[in-house]
Amino acid sequence: MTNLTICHSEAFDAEESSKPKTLRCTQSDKRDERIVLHVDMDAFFASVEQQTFPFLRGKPIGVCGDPDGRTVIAAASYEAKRRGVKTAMTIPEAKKLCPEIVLVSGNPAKYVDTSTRILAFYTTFTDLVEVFSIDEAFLDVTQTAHLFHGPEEIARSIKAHLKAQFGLTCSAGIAPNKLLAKLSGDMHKPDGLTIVRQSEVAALMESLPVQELCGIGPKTQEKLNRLGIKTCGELGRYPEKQLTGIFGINGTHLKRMGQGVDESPVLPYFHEPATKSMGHSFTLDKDTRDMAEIQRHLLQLSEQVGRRLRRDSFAGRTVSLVLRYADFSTFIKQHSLKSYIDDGLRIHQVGMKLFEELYQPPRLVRLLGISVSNLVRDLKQTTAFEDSRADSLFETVDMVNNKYGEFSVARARLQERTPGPRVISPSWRPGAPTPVGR
DNA sequence: TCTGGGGTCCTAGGACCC
DNA sequence: TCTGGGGTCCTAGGACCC
Repeated sequence: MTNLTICHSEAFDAEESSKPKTLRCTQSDKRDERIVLHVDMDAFFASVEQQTFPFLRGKPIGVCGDPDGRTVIAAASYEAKRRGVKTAMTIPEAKKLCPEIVLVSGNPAKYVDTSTRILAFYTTFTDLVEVFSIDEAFLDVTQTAHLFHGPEEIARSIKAHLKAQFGLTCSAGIAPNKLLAKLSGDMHKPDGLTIVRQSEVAALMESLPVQELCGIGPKTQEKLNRLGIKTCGELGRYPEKQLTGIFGINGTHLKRMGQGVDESPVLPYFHEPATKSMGHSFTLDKDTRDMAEIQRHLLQLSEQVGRRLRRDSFAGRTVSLVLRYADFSTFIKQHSLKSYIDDGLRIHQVGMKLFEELYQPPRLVRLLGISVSNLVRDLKQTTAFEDSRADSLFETVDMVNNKYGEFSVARARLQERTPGPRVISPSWRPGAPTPVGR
């Protein structure tokens, strides 16, 4: 059971004595005691594939990008995880640990569709559903838990529904805030349900290693360890002044995290902060210094970015170029324009200029990326938008490509474009268009 | 067959303006 | 007759998340 107490409020009854007696949740009256539910799908991409293809069930599988290209494990089934296969692992590494692993090329549209339907189900419990990634969400059920026999019952309903409807399992955490909900959800995987009550927080944090917290990565862990801080208990007691001296304004935040305090609200997906940038990057199948090939990749990336901007009525005025060399050293160069653009060809022009300024021949290029930031929405009618007589052409081309698939109509230079599906980024969010294959 | 892809936020230094 | 000082924008780089 949870610490959720259902009781009569005397004052409430006295005030509304003519109405039927109503059960009230004492917690919803206390502003600082929220009930946040975190749901994390177990091995999401891999589980979806195992559901679609029954012969994959019970087998160690790894979902990845184009197996012919340079790719990594995007998701491993629990059978593979038990052998040590992890997300972001290279294929040779995974095969070394688990020679019989079945590699499956990812199917983004399928994951987006499943995720969207799962999200829709979450909203039957509360409006306050925050999408954290394609397979994770926070639900603030402070005001609605009493309608469903408490948060634990909500979690059980979700688990039962996902199992029955999609054949998927998930891990859920219930806690007074997002930080702790995510932490508790991660504690028992797969198919777990963990509840952390406010009264248990101090004891839980006392011996918890700092790196278990979402937001403390390897670098921050190392810095904290050097200060003699290994556990959240130690972090929570550390003098704030010293933390801010080292981490800036983040120091205050870190101390509070150590104490298990997190006041950040669950932001429903329909109130998400506006998109700040849109971009694509691509690791070449083989390192190159062939300028024609580089130019073609940059054009393809620029066209993809332009199309996404237009699809969501965005335009941007800062173009960034990402260049990774064969030795993995990575450089970014950006340039801001006076006017806003959403045209792949213009993005490409700026990107090429940046590339020429940045590139040190004869180094071999491994990855190229293009992104556009400083975005605004619905700017077509204003003077700040770069005049483009090609607009009606774009509309037509976009329409055809929406109907018949990406690059059905494309510039002649892109006839040789790189084919093959790429696995979806887990950072996908609803509202964002489905990432497209290349 | 070493090391994907898509994002956000923060910092720090320099330019520029009033 | 040494060195003002804020605010904002721009760029590069780094950390973190999934």
